[in-house]
Amino acid sequence: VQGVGLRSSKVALAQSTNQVFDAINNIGSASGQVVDHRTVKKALSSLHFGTIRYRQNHVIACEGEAADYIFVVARGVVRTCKNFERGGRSVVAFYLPGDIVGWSEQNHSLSVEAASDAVVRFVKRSALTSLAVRDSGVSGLLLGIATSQLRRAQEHAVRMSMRTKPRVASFLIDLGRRSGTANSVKLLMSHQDIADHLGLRRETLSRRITQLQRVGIVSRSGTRTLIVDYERLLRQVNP
Amino acid sequence: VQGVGLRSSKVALAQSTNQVFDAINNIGSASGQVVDHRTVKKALSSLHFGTIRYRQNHVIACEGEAADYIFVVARGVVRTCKNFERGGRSVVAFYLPGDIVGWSEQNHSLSVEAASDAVVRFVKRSALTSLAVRDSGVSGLLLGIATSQLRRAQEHAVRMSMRTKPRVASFLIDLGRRSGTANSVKLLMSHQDIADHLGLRRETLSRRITQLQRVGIVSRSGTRTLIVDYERLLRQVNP
DNA sequence: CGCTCATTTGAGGAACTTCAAGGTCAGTGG
DNA sequence: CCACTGACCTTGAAGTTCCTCAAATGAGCG
Repeated sequence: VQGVGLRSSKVALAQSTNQVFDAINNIGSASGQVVDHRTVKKALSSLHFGTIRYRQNHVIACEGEAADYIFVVARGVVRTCKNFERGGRSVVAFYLPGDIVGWSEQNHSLSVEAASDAVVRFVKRSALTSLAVRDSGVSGLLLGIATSQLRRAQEHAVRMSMRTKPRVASFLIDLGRRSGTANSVKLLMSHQDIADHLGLRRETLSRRITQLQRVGIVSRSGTRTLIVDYERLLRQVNP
Repeated sequence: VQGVGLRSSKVALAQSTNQVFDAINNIGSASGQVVDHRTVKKALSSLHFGTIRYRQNHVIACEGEAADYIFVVARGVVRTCKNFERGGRSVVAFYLPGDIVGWSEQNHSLSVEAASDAVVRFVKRSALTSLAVRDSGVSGLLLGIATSQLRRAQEHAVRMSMRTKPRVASFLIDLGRRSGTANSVKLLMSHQDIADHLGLRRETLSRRITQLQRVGIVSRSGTRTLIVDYERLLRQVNP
């Protein structure tokens, strides 16, 4: 199994600190919290970072195990999953580069897995929490992350109450926005992962995309990349 | 319209402070944050509280308006909703006495409404955020709330990917747990609200409850109260 | 090429919704 | 006390959506 034997280096430290800070910057201000950039940056640089590369479908953290670390996605896509006894699976969320995974659970209620080949940096939770007690900037930053992810989870809950057509459309729009490419959406994860995320069968997902293609709202550009008519796609969500 | 003309009193202040503190206590510690009770209690007591009574279905805060206040449910049930153009509606979450509503959005992305007759206390957001910057205990407390609600939202997302039978069962279990009554669940909100929360029609909800009744997993005790066989109900969730 | 894995397509059945009535309960006024 | 009303819940029958199962096609790789 990959991911055993955590390394940490000066280089990784510096890069990670910047990345975490940058990633969190928007989020932090979105929460309405005032965040002192310098303070937070300085505080974070005192944390120990490590970096691990994972291959697709490898497990980063198991459901049920103590969550001693939180993760920052550096490259690729990470998913959190709930696995059922009878073989089913629900993908709760996807995390793109810059996103923070695993804050919300002090012992993981979900497994954390690589949805594609991925590079993940990690921070010791205890270091972060003790830092947060002393520094309200760090604390506000964590609050910003949690708030942002809460909003995302609520939006997803709304999405899940839609019919499959608007459900898929809404997902594509969201993925495009998060990737920063509204007009061409690259599916960074397998259909199976997306289907499990949207609570439908991969056949149904495929059919809905094909359907969008037939009416000209999306067209294919190579494997796993869709050129989308953003306006018309948006209209599929609120028909 | 009710809810205009905010009152605040010494009595309400004292009660609210205790209630908020008590409500938050578990949550705060669940986040892994160390929370200094005395500090937080003292900090909260410096906030201005007000209390309003709402009748069922009245709007507490509109979708889109600035969220200058956050709310603490004192009595009854509060719901957050997303309303669609074409008349549809999605109930994102229910909040019971002790729960905090409206932290996550600095301008409400959801409308906040009374799902039953309800009493709501409110806190000025700006007071809370400025307090949080100075006091990491308050900050950790808010983080605890956000974390707890994030977990709840994620659980609900998982629930929404289930079939209707386990979906309803899971909801009943959750409601029972939150009410502190595992073996008798009182439906504190209308079937319509529950159906909109679970993304199904009220007819389907009714049929699923009837179905549970026929096999003896639940039985009715007066209007809106169900006596449940907790173990068997749990088995419906992971069949 | 030959292999494997991911995606697509079709046909049939189950699950859920829709439409249309009927039933229950609390409050209200005769 | 009883009938009346309005809000809410329940039930049945028909229609649609989505799933299941089975098989074909396409993409990546040694």
